[in-house]
Amino acid sequence: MHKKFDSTAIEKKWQQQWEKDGLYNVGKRDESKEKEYVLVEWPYPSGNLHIGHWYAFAVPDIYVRYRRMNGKQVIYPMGFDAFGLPAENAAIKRNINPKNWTNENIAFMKGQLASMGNAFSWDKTTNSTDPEYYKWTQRMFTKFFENDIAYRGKGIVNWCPGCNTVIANEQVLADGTCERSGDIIEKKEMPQWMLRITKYADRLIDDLDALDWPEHIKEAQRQWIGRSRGAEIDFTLNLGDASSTVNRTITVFTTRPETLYGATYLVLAPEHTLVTENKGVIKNWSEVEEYINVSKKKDEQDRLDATKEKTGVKLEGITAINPANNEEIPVYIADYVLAGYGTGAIMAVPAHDERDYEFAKKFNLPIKQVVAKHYEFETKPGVETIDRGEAVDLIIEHPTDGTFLIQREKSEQGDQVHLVGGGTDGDGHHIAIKRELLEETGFSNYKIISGPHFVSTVIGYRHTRDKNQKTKASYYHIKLNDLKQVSSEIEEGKHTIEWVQESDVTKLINWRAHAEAWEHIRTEKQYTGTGKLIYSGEFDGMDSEEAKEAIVKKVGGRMTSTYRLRDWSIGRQRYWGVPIPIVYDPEGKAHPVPEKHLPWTLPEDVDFKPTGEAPLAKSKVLLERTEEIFGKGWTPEVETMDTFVDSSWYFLRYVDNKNPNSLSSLEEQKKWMPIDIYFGGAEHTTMHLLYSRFWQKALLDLGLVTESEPYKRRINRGLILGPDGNKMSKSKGNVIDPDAQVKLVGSDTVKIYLAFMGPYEGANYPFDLGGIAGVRRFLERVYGLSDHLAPNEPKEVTVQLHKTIAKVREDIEAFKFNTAISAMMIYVNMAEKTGLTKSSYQTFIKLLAPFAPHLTEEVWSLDAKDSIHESTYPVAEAELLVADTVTLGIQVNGKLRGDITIKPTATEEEALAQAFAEENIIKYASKDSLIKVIYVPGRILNLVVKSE
RNA sequence: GCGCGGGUGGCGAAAUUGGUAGACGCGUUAGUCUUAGGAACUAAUAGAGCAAUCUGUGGAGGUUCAAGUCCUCUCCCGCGCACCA
Repeated sequence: MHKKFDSTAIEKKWQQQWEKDGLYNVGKRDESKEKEYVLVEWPYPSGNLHIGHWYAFAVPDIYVRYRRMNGKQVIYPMGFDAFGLPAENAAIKRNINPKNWTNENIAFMKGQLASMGNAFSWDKTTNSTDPEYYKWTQRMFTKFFENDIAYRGKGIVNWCPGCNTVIANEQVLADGTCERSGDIIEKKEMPQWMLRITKYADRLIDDLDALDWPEHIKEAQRQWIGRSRGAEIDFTLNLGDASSTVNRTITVFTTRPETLYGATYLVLAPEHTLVTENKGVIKNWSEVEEYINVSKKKDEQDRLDATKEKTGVKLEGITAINPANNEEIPVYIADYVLAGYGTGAIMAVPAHDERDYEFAKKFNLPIKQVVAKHYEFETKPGVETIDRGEAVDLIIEHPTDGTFLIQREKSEQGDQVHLVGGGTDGDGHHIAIKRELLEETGFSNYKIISGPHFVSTVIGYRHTRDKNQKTKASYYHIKLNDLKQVSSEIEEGKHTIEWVQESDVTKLINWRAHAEAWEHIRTEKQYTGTGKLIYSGEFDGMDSEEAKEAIVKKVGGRMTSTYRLRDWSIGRQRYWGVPIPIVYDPEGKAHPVPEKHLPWTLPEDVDFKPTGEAPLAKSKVLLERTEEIFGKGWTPEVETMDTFVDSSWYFLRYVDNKNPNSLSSLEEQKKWMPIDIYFGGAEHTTMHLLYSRFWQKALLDLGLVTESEPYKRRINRGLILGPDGNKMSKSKGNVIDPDAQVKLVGSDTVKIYLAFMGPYEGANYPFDLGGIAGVRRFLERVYGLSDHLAPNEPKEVTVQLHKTIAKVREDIEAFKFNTAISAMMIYVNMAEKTGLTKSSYQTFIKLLAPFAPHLTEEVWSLDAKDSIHESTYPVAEAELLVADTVTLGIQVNGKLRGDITIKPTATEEEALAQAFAEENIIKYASKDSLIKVIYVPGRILNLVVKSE
């Protein structure tokens, strides 16, 4: 019997040995090898490594070791993202300095990380709280300040009452709560340190295309940045007689400038500066002021609720001129227009926008349709023109009894609808059209419906104006048998329409577009699609896409883009972070702290209990230092930086972590960057991953980096859930402690188990205690295989080994560690039964080495002096992969009826002959009844026979 | 509402990309052995049926000799965005 597999002793022994040998230190770049930069997100040193850290670090380590054994020089660094609130809060609780707490945790976590046995490049480590690190964080900030990437902005910020600090937009969750504390975010107006990430919005979107990232992550970033292409259009304001000479303009942003003729009012965000600026002109100021105050008080969640009813107030005394048609239109303020997006003002086109429509309904504002859905009509010559001298929008005609015309007419009271002509059906009812269709087209409110059994005709129309501005209308009739059916065909653009009447066509709008024109008035819908312009002066008949630029040009607007993304607010009113290296002169002007005074260290004479005021404001040390260096009356900035700043460049420092002269030299970056694979969690998609891409681009513009994108490839892992399938949490009592598991079954087992649960990308998996025992059993059998060594082994076992090698290689490269492990289990099950040679055993051990580094090193060491991890990964022998025989499935009429063992190269005749030797096949098929034979060598033989 | 992913045994999941559905592991059942353990080993394990066989990859259609895989419609679940003009 072999000796017991004592994982604890083996793992400890090799971890110490590896550390002693510095086995995984990368040292200098070895140009004889290809480099590979594998990055995992550096952890926050919370003081306890959880199973998620294992999943994040130990599973990628399989890949790292695999690549090392394939001759790559792999850098796999690890460091600590150690600034931030948890340390500060813990320190407050214990009444100690966060620095001590953090350093103790780092020391403890280094021990825990060592127990993983990962091939970390510890010689390249960093720590964001190290002054030698944050000196460079500060240097980059001052560079950004000098280049107008960092600025002191004013505006509305997200205030987290739980964290007592401002947070960035990305750090507010969809439900309006703080991603860290869960508190509801409040809006506050205060000056803020910002980074101009919006300036990079286009590059952040456009450069995504070239990245080898999962499409859903790229899409999430695109959506987060939220680029909208549209136009800015200026409206002239009419501020009344008193100030008629000081007319001002207001700029709106719209993605649909082609609907300008349909803009029947303007809406400004309540916060819009123009409102207060024109206080004197606004006749109902008290009402307006009241509305502004109420909307200020509404919290974010309330305001985001799209389902609630629209509110707003008209600005009495102010009107605007629609630059397209010079119509005078009213101006409103309403909180459905956001101050922070676009220009904070919109032109409202109720006929073509849902929100504007709702608002218009509520405030009784005119709704003007200017875009109609368009269908191509085929015309026939020689059809007579009916001229009624008026515009007729829709005709509904009974096939036998006559025609109904429905006409829209402008009048003092607004648009009116008339029934112009008509006929009756056999029962004397007015119009014959299917009830469903009438409902569909919005005419159901007319009392013109007879029975539901009729079939009718639908007509297109056109109208033109003659020299005397009299409208000429022409009607087009379509004979249809089944309206319902045809109407859907029209929608798909398939239907050819037979004209029975025709005239000189200058504009053609189909019935359905006009049905919709009325529908939006009569029902609760409006048309938000594209089509042809109508009631738009010289642009009538123009395609809406084409009309965008044409109309913008006419009114002197500008095509532009606007973004959902906001500038990154990085100032934090907390203690444990990088001090913002800014000082203010006696006039209050901001100056960067010169490089020679960096690191601008974090003072320790501070009561850092959060009060909402920055703790550094109370530091005498900081103030004295400032005055000493810069002079009396100078004051320091007292805010610290968002910790996402620290993690925006850590990967650059890794590759040149001891450089005292540069954040990371271009030489070292050229050697190691970009990151070939970045493994991480989904939660960083629109935070860290976006920030660091921006940071990289900002540095690129300053000549400080070599790459425009830091991460070539991104792999997002899932979550490890508790055994009950829920997210692990102390309150649910379903937390798995990795240290305890390691003690019980060993680090190799925990690692393989995590890799075995499913593909690494994407999914979440529950931790199954039974499952991990199964993996331990597997490793024990591997260890015990030494009892099955034999001088010779059956060829099939050798073949299996090489198949396994090929499979494992393929799977590791696809991050499907689960099937790689499964393949190795199959091999072990087989070899255990048949026995194997020592050489095969050693090959297998190498194959397993990235997965079970300790166990394999132990087995290897019995015969070798060098580490197994410095050996070469097995390569499958191609000739062994070609099978002598295969099992071929035999189907009869597509149903499996048996299988035969045959050469993969067998001919169809050979396969058939052997198939018909099978009893079960003869039962279902005979040579006489064969109609067709499908033979895919090595795959399938399908016999198609006459059915009885 | 818009945009991405997904639905396969009791569970985690496989399936050579159109070719024998459920590999591997867990769990379960029966048995063997023992120093009675968080054992190990042997066998079975999609469902129904004594069986031959039939049915089965969310549902309904379709294409094909052949569909988990392709097409059309539909239901459900997860994630991101959402009064963004």
